[in-house]
Amino acid sequence: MTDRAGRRRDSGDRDSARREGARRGNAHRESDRRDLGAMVHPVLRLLIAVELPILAAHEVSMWGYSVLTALDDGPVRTQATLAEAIGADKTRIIGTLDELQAAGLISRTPDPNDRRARLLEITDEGRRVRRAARAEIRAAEERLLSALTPAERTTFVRALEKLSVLTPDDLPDVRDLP
Amino acid sequence: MTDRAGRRRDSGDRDSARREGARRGNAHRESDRRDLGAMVHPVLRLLIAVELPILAAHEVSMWGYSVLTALDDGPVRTQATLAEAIGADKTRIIGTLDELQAAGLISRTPDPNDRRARLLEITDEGRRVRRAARAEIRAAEERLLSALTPAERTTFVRALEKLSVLTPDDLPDVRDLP
DNA sequence: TATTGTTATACTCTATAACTATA
DNA sequence: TATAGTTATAGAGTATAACAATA
Repeated sequence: MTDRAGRRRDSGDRDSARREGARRGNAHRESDRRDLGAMVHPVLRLLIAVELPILAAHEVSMWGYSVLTALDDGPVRTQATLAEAIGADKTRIIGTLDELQAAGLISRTPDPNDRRARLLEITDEGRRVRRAARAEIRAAEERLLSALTPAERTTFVRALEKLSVLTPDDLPDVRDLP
Repeated sequence: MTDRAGRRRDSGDRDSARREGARRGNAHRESDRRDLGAMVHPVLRLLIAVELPILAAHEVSMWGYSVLTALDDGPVRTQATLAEAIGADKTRIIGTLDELQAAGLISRTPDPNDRRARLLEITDEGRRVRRAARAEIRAAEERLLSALTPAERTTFVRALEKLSVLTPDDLPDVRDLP
């Protein structure tokens, strides 16, 4: 807190220099980057903005599409399992499952062995809708990824795959970092 | 729509092969990846889970931290400008600004030339809080990024910087893609 | 009349707990 | 009693429109 005015002016100059560098497209130290959250959040918002109209055209919600995607990998025996697989809550996906079932995109049959559980399966029509939607979503994603060089794109997707499967438990302690 | 059963079985086999390949850590075609949204969403959720406790310890909300970050780059003349800069709405940040001002982290002074506008500035204390919080957030981000190789990490951050500044208007038409 | 900030309202999501039906 | 699914309720977050002050 001592020498405040001086330090503040220094920092201001550094920030200005960083902004200038960014504006002119110069290389800059990675520590001058924005926070990851401040970059990931707008990317997700852009993805949602681009993909929601596509899903709407296929008459499925974001969660509905997520369910169809999960079930296209194979049936699931309980709704709670499915919910956890897509990062949702068992109470939250009920409305989604109701809609998907009413639209004939999934089937929900009580397990004969344990009639509390509901065997969840995608229908042929559900598979068709999911894959048609996915094709358009992939095309939309190409529009985003075209901002990257081919090498950047490959590495970006690979890195994203690694990061997306991490849980808080997977993170190392700060003291174990090099 | 013709030959549905046959194609469906083929696709199922391909999906199984992809899951097997992924499980064994084999290289796989990029087209076999999950949707970007399905990967970006969990990453953002993980970032929020890791960073919210840090911000709470410094007694600022996520939007409060976002405001402090924006103002640490320089003062802003109107609240609407600030709101747009952080991707929010002018009505949405009012409560946040009230809190930050009450905590002495920002100042909100009517512009003498146009007394409708409020000149927004970060205070010394606000700068201190913001930078202390950022230091911890950066440390937390290191824990995430340590899942990547140094080369992956550099390219990932660079790609994220590019993608995070895109707006829907920046996206090329599908027909203009190579 | 247009703009800045504010308030009010409704709407969507989400989280939690209570309930039913099966086991 | 424990579990799977469902429903009910309240809370947070957001969007929209209406409003007061100033230009």
